[in-house]
Amino acid sequence: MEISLPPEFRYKECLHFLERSPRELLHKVEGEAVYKLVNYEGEKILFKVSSLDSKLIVDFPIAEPSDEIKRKIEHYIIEWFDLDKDLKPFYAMAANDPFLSQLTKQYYGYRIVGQPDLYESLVWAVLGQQINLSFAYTLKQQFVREYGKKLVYADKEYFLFPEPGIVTHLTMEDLLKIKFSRQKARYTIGISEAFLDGTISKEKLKGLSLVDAKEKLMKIKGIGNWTANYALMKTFRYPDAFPLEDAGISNALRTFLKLDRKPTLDEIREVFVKYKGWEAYATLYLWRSL
DNA sequence: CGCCAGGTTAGAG
DNA sequence: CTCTAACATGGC
Repeated sequence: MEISLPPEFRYKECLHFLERSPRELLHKVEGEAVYKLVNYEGEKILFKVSSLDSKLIVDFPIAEPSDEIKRKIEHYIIEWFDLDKDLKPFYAMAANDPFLSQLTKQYYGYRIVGQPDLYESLVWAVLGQQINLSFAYTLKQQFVREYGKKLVYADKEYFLFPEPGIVTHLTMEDLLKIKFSRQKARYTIGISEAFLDGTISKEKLKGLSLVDAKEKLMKIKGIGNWTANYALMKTFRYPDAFPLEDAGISNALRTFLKLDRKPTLDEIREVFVKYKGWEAYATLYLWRSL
Protein backbone atom coordinates (compact mmCIF):
# COMPACT_ATOMS: atom_id res chain seq x y z
CA MET A 1 0.00 0.00 0.00
CA GLU A 2 1.19 3.52 -0.78
CA ILE A 3 0.24 6.86 0.72
CA SER A 4 1.13 10.02 -1.17
CA LEU A 5 2.75 12.80 0.80
CA PRO A 6 2.29 16.57 0.82
CA PRO A 7 5.35 18.57 -0.33
CA GLU A 8 6.01 20.04 3.12
CA PHE A 9 6.83 16.71 4.69
CA ARG A 10 10.10 15.08 5.65
CA TYR A 11 9.89 11.50 6.81
CA LYS A 12 13.27 11.70 8.51
CA GLU A 13 12.24 14.59 10.71
CA CYS A 14 9.28 12.56 11.96
CA LEU A 15 11.48 9.53 12.38
CA HIS A 16 13.71 11.56 14.66
CA PHE A 17 10.74 12.13 16.95
CA LEU A 18 9.72 8.47 16.87
CA GLU A 19 13.22 7.49 17.93
CA ARG A 20 13.50 9.81 20.87
CA SER A 21 13.07 7.22 23.60
CA PRO A 22 14.56 3.75 23.83
CA ARG A 23 11.74 2.91 26.27
CA GLU A 24 8.97 3.38 23.73
CA LEU A 25 6.98 0.15 23.34
CA LEU A 26 4.12 1.38 21.13
CA HIS A 27 6.21 1.45 17.99
CA LYS A 28 9.57 0.13 16.90
CA VAL A 29 12.02 1.92 14.63
CA GLU A 30 14.39 -0.27 12.66
CA GLY A 31 16.61 1.64 10.31
CA GLU A 32 14.26 3.72 8.18
CA ALA A 33 11.19 1.63 8.96
CA VAL A 34 8.61 2.00 11.70
CA TYR A 35 6.61 -0.98 12.97
CA LYS A 36 3.37 -0.46 14.82
CA LEU A 37 0.62 -2.64 16.18
CA VAL A 38 -2.97 -1.45 16.08
CA ASN A 39 -6.24 -2.99 17.15
CA TYR A 40 -9.36 -3.11 15.00
CA GLU A 41 -12.38 -4.77 16.60
CA GLY A 42 -10.21 -7.12 18.59
CA GLU A 43 -7.97 -7.98 15.68
CA LYS A 44 -4.32 -7.06 16.06
CA ILE A 45 -2.72 -5.72 12.89
CA LEU A 46 1.02 -5.17 12.60
CA PHE A 47 2.10 -2.75 9.90
CA LYS A 48 5.40 -1.36 8.71
CA VAL A 49 5.90 2.15 7.35
CA SER A 50 8.83 3.32 5.27
CA SER A 51 9.32 6.10 2.77
CA LEU A 52 10.29 6.20 -0.89
CA ASP A 53 10.01 8.96 -3.49
CA SER A 54 7.70 11.26 -1.54
CA LYS A 55 5.40 8.38 -0.70
CA LEU A 56 4.89 6.29 2.38
CA ILE A 57 5.06 2.57 1.78
CA VAL A 58 2.96 0.43 4.09
CA ASP A 59 3.57 -3.30 4.45
CA PHE A 60 1.92 -5.96 6.56
CA PRO A 61 4.61 -8.38 7.74
CA ILE A 62 2.30 -11.02 9.21
CA ALA A 63 -0.68 -11.16 6.89
CA GLU A 64 -2.30 -8.98 4.27
CA PRO A 65 -5.50 -7.61 5.87
CA SER A 66 -8.85 -7.05 4.17
CA ASP A 67 -9.38 -3.97 2.00
CA GLU A 68 -11.55 -2.50 4.72
CA ILE A 69 -8.81 -2.80 7.32
CA LYS A 70 -6.30 -1.42 4.85
CA ARG A 71 -8.42 1.68 4.39
CA LYS A 72 -8.56 2.09 8.15
CA ILE A 73 -4.80 1.76 8.47
CA GLU A 74 -4.32 4.29 5.68
CA HIS A 75 -6.57 6.71 7.52
CA TYR A 76 -4.75 5.98 10.75
CA ILE A 77 -1.37 6.79 9.20
CA ILE A 78 -2.67 10.01 7.64
CA GLU A 79 -3.83 11.04 11.11
CA TRP A 80 -0.67 9.85 12.80
CA PHE A 81 1.60 11.99 10.65
CA ASP A 82 -0.88 14.85 10.18
CA LEU A 83 -0.64 14.48 6.40
CA ASP A 84 -3.87 16.32 5.64
CA LYS A 85 -2.57 19.58 7.03
CA ASP A 86 -1.42 22.28 4.66
CA LEU A 87 1.66 23.79 6.29
CA LYS A 88 2.22 26.50 3.69
CA PRO A 89 0.49 29.23 5.75
CA PHE A 90 2.47 28.24 8.82
CA TYR A 91 5.79 28.34 6.98
CA ALA A 92 4.87 31.67 5.39
CA MET A 93 4.18 33.11 8.84
CA ALA A 94 7.28 31.54 10.38
CA ALA A 95 9.57 32.91 7.67
CA ASN A 96 9.21 36.38 9.14
CA ASP A 97 9.65 35.37 12.76
CA PRO A 98 12.99 35.79 14.52
CA PHE A 99 12.69 32.47 16.39
CA LEU A 100 10.74 30.25 14.04
CA SER A 101 12.41 31.21 10.76
CA GLN A 102 15.58 29.37 11.64
CA LEU A 103 13.80 26.37 13.20
CA THR A 104 11.40 25.86 10.31
CA LYS A 105 14.30 26.00 7.88
CA GLN A 106 16.41 23.60 9.89
CA TYR A 107 13.63 21.09 10.57
CA TYR A 108 11.59 21.71 7.43
CA GLY A 109 8.92 19.08 6.89
CA TYR A 110 8.67 18.09 10.54
CA ARG A 111 5.07 17.47 11.50
CA ILE A 112 3.24 16.76 14.72
CA VAL A 113 3.43 13.00 15.07
CA GLY A 114 0.18 12.47 16.87
CA GLN A 115 -1.74 10.01 18.96
CA PRO A 116 -4.95 9.09 17.12
CA ASP A 117 -6.18 7.39 20.30
CA LEU A 118 -7.60 10.04 22.64
CA TYR A 119 -7.42 7.80 25.69
CA GLU A 120 -3.73 7.12 25.11
CA SER A 121 -3.05 10.77 24.54
CA LEU A 122 -4.69 11.85 27.81
CA VAL A 123 -3.10 9.16 29.96
CA TRP A 124 0.29 9.80 28.40
CA ALA A 125 -0.09 13.50 29.10
CA VAL A 126 -0.94 12.77 32.74
CA LEU A 127 2.14 10.59 33.02
CA GLY A 128 4.21 13.48 31.68
CA GLN A 129 2.89 16.02 34.17
CA GLN A 130 5.52 17.64 36.35
CA ILE A 131 8.27 15.08 35.82
CA ASN A 132 11.08 14.84 33.32
CA LEU A 133 10.33 13.17 30.00
CA SER A 134 12.76 10.36 30.59
CA PHE A 135 10.99 9.28 33.77
CA ALA A 136 7.62 9.70 32.02
CA TYR A 137 8.77 7.14 29.47
CA THR A 138 9.80 4.79 32.27
CA LEU A 139 6.29 5.03 33.72
CA LYS A 140 4.69 4.46 30.34
CA GLN A 141 6.96 1.53 29.56
CA GLN A 142 6.01 -0.26 32.76
CA PHE A 143 2.33 0.58 32.36
CA VAL A 144 2.22 -0.71 28.77
CA ARG A 145 4.31 -3.78 29.46
CA GLU A 146 2.22 -4.70 32.48
CA TYR A 147 -1.30 -3.92 31.24
CA GLY A 148 -1.19 -3.62 27.45
CA LYS A 149 -1.97 -6.44 25.04
CA LYS A 150 1.00 -7.89 23.26
CA LEU A 151 1.78 -9.65 20.03
CA VAL A 152 4.95 -11.63 19.47
CA TYR A 153 6.19 -11.96 15.92
CA ALA A 154 9.60 -13.20 14.76
CA ASP A 155 10.85 -13.15 18.34
CA LYS A 156 9.89 -9.52 18.80
CA GLU A 157 7.23 -8.03 21.02
CA TYR A 158 4.69 -5.43 19.86
CA PHE A 159 2.37 -3.73 22.34
CA LEU A 160 -0.97 -1.98 22.39
CA PHE A 161 -1.74 0.77 24.88
CA PRO A 162 -3.75 -0.60 27.85
CA GLU A 163 -7.53 -0.35 27.43
CA PRO A 164 -9.77 1.65 29.80
CA GLY A 165 -11.70 -1.51 30.73
CA ILE A 166 -8.53 -3.09 32.06
CA VAL A 167 -7.29 0.00 33.87
CA THR A 168 -10.55 0.65 35.75
CA HIS A 169 -10.03 -2.68 37.47
CA LEU A 170 -6.59 -1.75 38.73
CA THR A 171 -6.04 -0.63 42.30
CA MET A 172 -4.00 2.32 43.46
CA GLU A 173 -1.50 -0.18 44.75
CA ASP A 174 -1.07 -1.74 41.30
CA LEU A 175 -0.08 1.62 39.88
CA LEU A 176 2.01 2.73 42.85
CA LYS A 177 4.01 -0.44 42.34
CA ILE A 178 5.11 0.78 38.92
CA LYS A 179 6.13 4.17 40.37
CA PHE A 180 3.02 6.19 39.64
CA SER A 181 2.39 8.89 42.21
CA ARG A 182 -0.99 8.70 44.00
CA GLN A 183 -2.04 11.68 41.95
CA LYS A 184 -1.12 10.08 38.61
CA ALA A 185 -2.75 6.80 39.66
CA ARG A 186 -5.99 8.54 40.62
CA TYR A 187 -6.07 10.60 37.43
CA THR A 188 -5.33 7.56 35.26
CA ILE A 189 -8.08 5.44 36.80
CA GLY A 190 -10.49 8.39 36.70
CA ILE A 191 -9.86 9.01 33.01
CA SER A 192 -10.31 5.31 32.32
CA GLU A 193 -13.69 5.35 34.08
CA ALA A 194 -14.74 8.39 32.08
CA PHE A 195 -13.99 6.52 28.86
CA LEU A 196 -15.68 3.36 30.01
CA ASP A 197 -18.91 5.03 31.07
CA GLY A 198 -18.97 7.21 27.98
CA THR A 199 -18.43 10.57 29.71
CA ILE A 200 -15.77 11.24 27.08
CA SER A 201 -14.86 9.71 23.78
CA LYS A 202 -13.12 10.82 20.63
CA GLU A 203 -16.46 10.69 18.81
CA LYS A 204 -18.14 12.99 21.33
CA LEU A 205 -15.50 15.68 20.97
CA LYS A 206 -15.05 15.41 17.23
CA GLY A 207 -16.20 18.48 15.40
CA LEU A 208 -16.39 20.71 18.47
CA SER A 209 -14.61 24.05 18.56
CA LEU A 210 -11.30 24.14 20.39
CA VAL A 211 -12.85 26.02 23.30
CA ASP A 212 -15.79 23.62 23.65
CA ALA A 213 -13.65 20.51 23.40
CA LYS A 214 -11.20 21.92 25.94
CA GLU A 215 -14.00 22.76 28.32
CA LYS A 216 -15.37 19.21 28.16
CA LEU A 217 -11.94 17.66 28.70
CA MET A 218 -11.14 19.88 31.66
CA LYS A 219 -14.20 18.67 33.56
CA ILE A 220 -12.27 15.51 34.25
CA LYS A 221 -9.94 15.41 37.25
CA GLY A 222 -6.34 15.58 36.22
CA ILE A 223 -6.97 17.31 32.92
CA GLY A 224 -5.99 20.95 33.17
CA ASN A 225 -5.20 23.43 30.44
CA TRP A 226 -1.87 21.88 29.50
CA THR A 227 -3.17 18.32 29.27
CA ALA A 228 -6.32 19.30 27.38
CA ASN A 229 -4.35 21.29 24.82
CA TYR A 230 -1.79 18.53 24.50
CA ALA A 231 -4.52 16.06 23.54
CA LEU A 232 -6.23 18.58 21.26
CA MET A 233 -2.93 18.98 19.49
CA LYS A 234 -1.94 15.31 19.29
CA THR A 235 -5.32 13.67 18.74
CA PHE A 236 -7.63 16.26 17.21
CA ARG A 237 -5.01 18.20 15.30
CA TYR A 238 -6.20 21.65 16.20
CA PRO A 239 -3.40 23.84 14.79
CA ASP A 240 -4.16 26.42 17.46
CA ALA A 241 -4.04 24.12 20.49
CA PHE A 242 -1.60 25.72 22.89
CA PRO A 243 -0.18 24.01 26.00
CA LEU A 244 0.77 27.32 27.56
CA GLU A 245 2.19 26.05 30.86
CA ASP A 246 4.61 23.67 29.16
CA ALA A 247 8.09 23.54 30.63
CA GLY A 248 9.62 22.94 27.21
CA ILE A 249 8.09 26.08 25.74
CA SER A 250 9.36 27.95 28.77
CA ASN A 251 12.89 26.67 28.32
CA ALA A 252 12.99 27.31 24.59
CA LEU A 253 11.75 30.89 24.98
CA ARG A 254 14.08 31.51 27.86
CA THR A 255 16.94 30.84 25.42
CA PHE A 256 15.47 32.80 22.51
CA LEU A 257 14.59 35.78 24.70
CA LYS A 258 18.02 35.58 26.37
CA LEU A 259 16.51 35.63 29.85
CA ASP A 260 18.35 34.58 32.99
CA ARG A 261 15.07 33.29 34.44
CA LYS A 262 11.98 31.49 33.23
CA PRO A 263 9.66 33.68 31.16
CA THR A 264 6.33 34.46 32.81
CA LEU A 265 3.11 33.11 31.32
CA ASP A 266 2.32 36.60 30.08
CA GLU A 267 5.66 36.86 28.32
CA ILE A 268 4.98 33.52 26.63
CA ARG A 269 1.51 34.67 25.60
CA GLU A 270 3.04 37.81 24.15
CA VAL A 271 5.40 35.83 21.91
CA PHE A 272 2.61 33.52 20.82
CA VAL A 273 0.35 36.37 19.76
CA LYS A 274 2.36 36.36 16.53
CA TYR A 275 1.67 32.65 16.05
CA LYS A 276 -2.10 32.93 16.31
CA GLY A 277 -3.80 30.04 14.56
CA TRP A 278 -0.58 28.00 14.51
CA GLU A 279 0.26 27.69 18.20
CA ALA A 280 0.50 23.90 18.04
CA TYR A 281 3.08 23.97 15.25
CA ALA A 282 4.98 26.85 16.83
CA THR A 283 5.13 24.73 19.98
CA LEU A 284 6.36 21.72 18.01
CA TYR A 285 9.26 23.63 16.50
CA LEU A 286 10.17 25.22 19.83
CA TRP A 287 10.26 21.74 21.37
CA ARG A 288 12.44 20.58 18.52
CA SER A 289 14.96 23.29 19.37
CA LEU A 290 15.62 21.80 22.81
C1' DC B 1 22.82 17.28 47.60
C1' DG B 2 19.77 20.57 45.21
C1' DC B 3 17.02 21.89 41.61
C1' DC B 4 13.92 21.03 38.11
C1' DA B 5 10.89 18.27 35.30
C1' DG B 6 6.21 18.30 28.47
C1' DG B 7 1.12 20.33 35.76
C1' DT B 8 -3.15 19.95 38.59
C1' DT B 9 -5.79 20.47 42.45
C1' DA B 10 -7.67 22.05 46.78
C1' DG B 11 -7.67 25.37 50.00
C1' DA B 12 -6.43 29.81 51.85
C1' DG B 13 -6.51 34.79 51.43
C1' DC C 1 -10.33 35.95 41.64
C1' DT C 2 -5.28 34.93 42.57
C1' DC C 3 -1.65 32.60 45.03
C1' DT C 4 0.55 28.55 47.02
C1' DA C 5 1.61 24.02 49.04
C1' DA C 6 1.48 19.33 48.12
C1' DC C 7 2.12 15.79 45.15
C1' DA C 8 6.55 12.05 44.67
C1' DT C 9 10.43 10.54 42.15
C1' DG C 10 14.08 10.44 38.77
C1' DG C 11 17.69 12.76 35.96
C1' DC C 12 21.53 15.50 35.91
